[in-house]
Amino acid sequence: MLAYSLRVADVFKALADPTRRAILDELRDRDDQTLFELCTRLAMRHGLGSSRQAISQHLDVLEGAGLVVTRREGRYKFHSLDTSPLRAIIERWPISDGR
Amino acid sequence: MLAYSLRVADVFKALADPTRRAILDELRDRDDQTLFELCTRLAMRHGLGSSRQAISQHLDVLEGAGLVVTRREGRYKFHSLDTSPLRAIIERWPISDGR
DNA sequence: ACTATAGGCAAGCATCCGCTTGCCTATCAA
DNA sequence: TTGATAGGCAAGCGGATGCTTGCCTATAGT
Repeated sequence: MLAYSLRVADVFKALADPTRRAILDELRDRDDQTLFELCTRLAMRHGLGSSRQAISQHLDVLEGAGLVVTRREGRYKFHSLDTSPLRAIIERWPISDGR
Repeated sequence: MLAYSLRVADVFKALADPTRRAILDELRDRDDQTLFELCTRLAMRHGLGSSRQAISQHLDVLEGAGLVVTRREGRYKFHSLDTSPLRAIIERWPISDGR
């Protein structure tokens, strides 16, 4: 319960940065990407010029929030999107219908 | 379109702060609260010891993000919750069902 | 008119955060 | 074994941010 609450704060903090949101967009369009894949595709399709280290740190934050899950394979580390932590948001403040 | 994108960034930034999330919780439980009402109720029910000015600044951020709407009446300013900006979140990253 | 209440404005400060920089480890190919 | 590739660790810097402090405006009550 407490750990869950801490996790919730991490989710909101993770979503607060535009580069991290672009990473989530990129992973939504293509799953199982490595760090370098993400770097190049973010530069190509999202106009981001962030360095490898910057993206790596962002991925750490996203993974800590549970929004990104990873899978090791040799020297590669594949990253995928997990949107389930977002459920807490809409359950916390139910979205008023209409308008 | 551009203004909309800027608004989205404001929503995420607004949600990043725990005090602002507590304000949203409070407004979800009781609508049409004044600044002083919020201050006292946040202290009572959420254990927050923030000053009036701090809460006022948080309300400005929330209003700028469209998450809080206000209504003037004499020297009172009533604050209410508007969850509709949250819709953009779940539309952007559809929540995977199950587990 | 005077006082109290509800709220606003703006400067200063301490902390946090994203990014860079430099170096290191691990896996694979030649 | 040597070199190249994929990724990790950690210190430092500059800008953003939450909060305080002090003062100001406006509305309501007596």
